[in-house]
Parts: sequence; structure tokens; C-alpha cells
Amino acid sequence: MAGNSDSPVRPKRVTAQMVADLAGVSRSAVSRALNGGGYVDAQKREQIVKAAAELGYQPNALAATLQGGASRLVAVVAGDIRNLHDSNFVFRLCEGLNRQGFWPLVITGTQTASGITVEDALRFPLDAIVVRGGSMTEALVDRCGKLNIPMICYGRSIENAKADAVCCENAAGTRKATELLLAKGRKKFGFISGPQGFFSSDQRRRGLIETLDQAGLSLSFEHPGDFTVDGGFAAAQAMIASGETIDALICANDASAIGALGALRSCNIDVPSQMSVIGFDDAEMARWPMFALTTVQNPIDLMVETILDLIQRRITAPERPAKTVTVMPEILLRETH
Amino acid sequence: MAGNSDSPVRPKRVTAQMVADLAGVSRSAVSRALNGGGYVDAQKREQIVKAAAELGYQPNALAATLQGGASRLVAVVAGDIRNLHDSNFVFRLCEGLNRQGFWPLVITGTQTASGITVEDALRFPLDAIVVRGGSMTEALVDRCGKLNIPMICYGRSIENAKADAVCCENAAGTRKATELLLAKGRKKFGFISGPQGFFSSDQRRRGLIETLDQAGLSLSFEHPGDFTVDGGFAAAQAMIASGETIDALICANDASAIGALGALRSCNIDVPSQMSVIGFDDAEMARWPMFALTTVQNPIDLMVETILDLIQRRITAPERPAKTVTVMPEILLRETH
DNA sequence: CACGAATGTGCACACGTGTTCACATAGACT
DNA sequence: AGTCTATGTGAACACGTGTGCACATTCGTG
Repeated sequence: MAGNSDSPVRPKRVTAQMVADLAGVSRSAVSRALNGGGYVDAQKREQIVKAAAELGYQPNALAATLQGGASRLVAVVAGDIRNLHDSNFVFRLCEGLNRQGFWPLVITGTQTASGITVEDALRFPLDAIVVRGGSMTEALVDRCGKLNIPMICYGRSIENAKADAVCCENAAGTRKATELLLAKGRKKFGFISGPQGFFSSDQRRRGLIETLDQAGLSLSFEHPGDFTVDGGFAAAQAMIASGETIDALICANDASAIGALGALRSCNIDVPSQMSVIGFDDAEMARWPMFALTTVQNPIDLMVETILDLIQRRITAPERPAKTVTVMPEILLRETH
Repeated sequence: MAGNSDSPVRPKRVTAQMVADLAGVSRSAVSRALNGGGYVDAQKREQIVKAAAELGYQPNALAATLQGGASRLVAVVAGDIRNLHDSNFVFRLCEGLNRQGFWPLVITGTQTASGITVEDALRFPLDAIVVRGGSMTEALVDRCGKLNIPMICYGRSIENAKADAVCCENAAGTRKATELLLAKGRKKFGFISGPQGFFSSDQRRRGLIETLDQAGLSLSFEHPGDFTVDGGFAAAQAMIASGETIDALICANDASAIGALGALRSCNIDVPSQMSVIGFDDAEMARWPMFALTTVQNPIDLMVETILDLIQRRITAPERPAKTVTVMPEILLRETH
């Protein structure tokens, strides 16, 4: 664990013993007065409550957790996130966890850039850990299994008896998008992918390639887009500069599609009459009026609620078999197809 | 604290004593072998390391913290967030905290909607708490003072000896934007505000109103925009429908400005020749090529680094006087003014 | 041989909390 | 008077960890 420094001693936090001393009772009385249970004389209870307020006493959650109480801590392993939709997802997941009375411990970045590691997070007695597909490893599943920490993976399905998962069928999503454009008579397909090696991007590409194969077609243009608007803009510019006459552009995510729309409009290529554009995720930006992007749905709310449900189920029945929830994506028809 | 349910007993987490039993040594030896310090026979050290790996042992951070070690937990109180820029800010703040070896505990939502409260978070022995201006209360500052938890407020300055703050001069930002447009000869000003009662929106409005006053002008149109793209779009539509001939539109944030741009373009109002539009925050969307929004800078990176700096300083010197860092916003000239 | 330093070990303590339970007192009932 | 129940209290325990320190052994030096 990085970040350990020689800090000066910080004034001591108020303890139950201090309250007991001020109120002239035992620490046991303080606990009974503030939490209920057992009996406490009414007058003494008042004194205790007053002393606690005066000192600003707040029970130490860590000490209480040692007693076997649930910590309500849930690690959210977000990994390397590069666009607004994905960072918004993490935020909404935190919101959902808060609603359920959990405390999300957010872990970002890649191993090399971070001052902390996922493994370090396992030092906390987590009630659960939610890991984004791209940050999931078999070693991590193994460790959580040994520590009896319920694990939920999102954005990827995994074959492991120790972890639940929720993901959308990425390949099925791009299959539907491709089929829609084939049905419109489109013939020259382009694809803007995400960053190299990103799982979801690879799967979305696979769905496109396989569907084109089955139609006896092949991809006419391909360029990585970094999952960002800028990346999508640049990739679309490269596509335009390549001279290929693309009539159907499928993007690995909405940010890329939005960037591509920007580039196409600045070159006076009319969407959708000259070129269809479809994104993926139904990010918030996709529905902004100036984009009205046709996209493959992968709705944040549904994913979050499913994750919360899986956590609750796992806590309720720890030995329950692992479950993978697959969300079959639907195309949301707007104006760019 | 909501969320307590009668959960079945979860299998016990691996403890140092279990490792000691398996390796045939004392618990003290386990601690020395895994952490360094003291002395351990080399052969026994190997046995201990092996036993720990076999059992999947991970020290319990909470128990260790009770020893007086720093928890490295930092509460991030985000409150009610409605747009991508603000949720992205929270995410980037978490990234920054992770880089410094901290664990961000994210607290979202309003009191009524949430299963947890900020006060509940104070049960954790936090190393610091970072609170968004809109969620800041004097009572909270008081509580943290009593618990000796360093507090940093962002997005608002506060006059309290117990908390540090970082904020940009909202009013100065809209002052500069207004002056810029006055200097271009604009006369008919409109304003799209944020949600009712939001601090930053009120201050940004104030800067605009005061500057117009000093120029002997007044606001010609005003509409709340909810801090979202949709809200900005609707407000701009209302402005167009009002029949007022606005030539200068200032928006309380970039999302509102982007929504307004969309509405103006769909009515063939050319920006900036017919109407200047200026946003606030320099959100990521502002620099997307299809917007190229002129905006008042309030950069995420600088705010995050300043917050991290304030935390570090407070930890290094707990008795240091409270400090407020004010970021004087500059206008970032792009294409909409 | 005596002394000091280095290596090694495990017991016991502290951290802050919730809870059990032995003990004390008072009141009600037979 | 004896028994049972309700109210009330604080000592002691456990939770899991890091660490101080008493004790033991070995090695090196004068």
C-alpha cells in the first residue's frame, strides 16, 4: 500500500469511555443508552445522551464491525475509464448502493498508475465487491472466494462458480445493428472500435464481423476510436480520408459515434441519407436532440438494479449457485440509421 | 442506518491465528513475517508465507486501523448530481484520491432519498471528508471538528476555522463573460440558470446581474435549466418562443449551453453571428468539435489537485489554520461567443 | 570466563465496540 | 417468609491486529 507517510499524531477521536467518564457511568451503560438493549435508568440515559452530544461522540464503525457486524462496505472496481458515460455509470452505481445502505469504496485506474491496488481493498471486510469486466481476473475471483467476499462482475460474463455476473450480449447487439442496416440495403460497413484489448469492444466487433460474414460481406473500414468523442471524430476523419465510400458506420460506443457524427457533419456528409451511424450503450448524450443517435441499448439503470439485486441475493443466501444475468440489448431507433 | 437485515451467518474470514496454526508458530510470528519488523527465522518465514497464500489470508484493515494506523478512508460527499460533468468530477476526484493511496467512500443523493446519511459516514475513522458545496452545512463542519476529521469543501467558500475550501469565483466568471459580450456590443442578455436554490447557479447569476447593472442594462430573459442538456434545450426554446431578441446568452453551466446550442441550431439561429453563447465549467463536452463552446473555465484537474493538496497539508499539519483556495476563472475562447 | 549485541520467540497489552451475565434491588404474588 | 420477575449495573469477554518486551540462545570480543 502506497501513501504511508510519517504523519503527526492526530488528536484522539471521542470514545465511548470519554462519554462514560463525563456522564459518570460505565461504558456499558453508554452503549445501552445509545443503542437500546438491556436497561438504563431514564435519568442516566439523559445524562449520557447529553454527554455524547456535547463531546460529539460517534461510535467507531470499524470497531463495531470487528464484533461481527456487517461493514456495509462494497468495493466498486471501475478500472480504466475514459468517457463520460462510463464514469457516469460508476456514479449511478454508487447512488444505487447508497440507496441500499451500502458504502461504495471506489477503485479506479490501472495497477501501474494507482497508489492502491484491488488486492489492497481486500484488507477491508467487504460485504461485496463489484468489478468491471475489464478489470476482472481469475486470480481476483479466487482471492475473493477464499475471503468469502461476494463478487459481482459487470460488463462481462464469467464461468466461475464463485462470482455472479451481469452483462449485455455485446455481440448480439452489434448483430442486430448490422442486420438492421443490411435490411436497409447498406453494403459498405465501417467500424470504429474502442481501445486495443478492451473486452467489450472486441465482442462488439465480433458480432459485426460474424453478421457480415453470414451475409457474404466484409468490413470495408476499421479504425480504433479510444471510446472517446475525440477518438471517434479522428477515426471518422480517417475514414473519410481513406476514400472508402462507407454507407454504414457502426461504432463500439456512443461517444465514438458522436465524434463520428461531428466529423461527418463538418464534411457535409448527411446522416442518415448518405451514411447510417449506430452507436452502442444508449449513453445520455445519445438522446440529446442535436444527436438523436440510433444506438444499441445498454441502460445504466437496469444494470445497476441488477447488480444491486445480485448483491442482495448473495448476502441473503451465500451458498447460492453463481448466477449470470444476461441483458439482451435492443436497438433504440432514433434518427441516425 | 438503513439496510440492516437478518443475514445468515457468513463463513468466517481467514485470520492471522489460522495462518499461525497451519504454520505451527505464534500469531506474533505471522505478523512479523508478513510485515517485517522484529526477527523471524528464514525457514519459518517461508512456512508462514506459504500458509498465508494457501489460506488466502489478507490482514483485516479495520482491525489494523484500531491500532492507531491511518484508515486512508476519505468520504466524498457528492450530493445531488444531475449531469455528466459533475458525475465525471466525482469520478476524477476518486481517481486522484486513489493515486494518493486513499480509499474514497462515495456518498450521493439527498438525505430523503438515500439509505445512508453523511452523519452515518462519520462512524468511520475517516482520514478526511470532501464535501461538495451544495451539501455543506455548519452542523456538519461542527461534527467533523469534534471528531477531528479534516474537512475540505469544494465549489463554495466557507467562513469556518475548521474547514478548508476550494472554489472558483463563480460571480467573477460570469462577470468576465458578460464584460466580453458587452465589449462586442451585445445589448440583450439572456440567462439560463441551474436548478432552483443551487448555490453555484445563484452566484453565477449574481455576477451577470451586477455587471449588467453597472453597464446600465438589465436581463432581458431568464429561465431555469436544471443544469442538464435537456433543460438548456427547453429553456432556449422558451427564449425563442418569448419573442425577445436576445443577442447574448449566458448559461449557468456547459450542459445548459449545449442544450441551448441545439435549440438555436434547430431554429436556424446562427451562433455566434446572431447570438453569442457562453457556458460555464469547461466540461469535456464543451471542447467537442461540434460544440466548440466558449466557456468559463472551472477545470476538473486543477480542482482535484487542489483538493488533494489541501488534504495532504491538513494531514501533515492538523493544527494549521483553515485555508480557502480561490480559483479565478478565465474565459476559454472557442467559437460560440 | 564475562559481557554485550544480534537473533529469535511468544505472551500480553492496547485499540473501541457490543454484549453476556453475575450480582443487587425492588415489587408482586402465593 | 419465600419465590419469581422486572429493572438496573458494571466487569469481563470477544473480535483481529500490531507491537513491546521479557526471556532464551548464539556469537563475537576483550
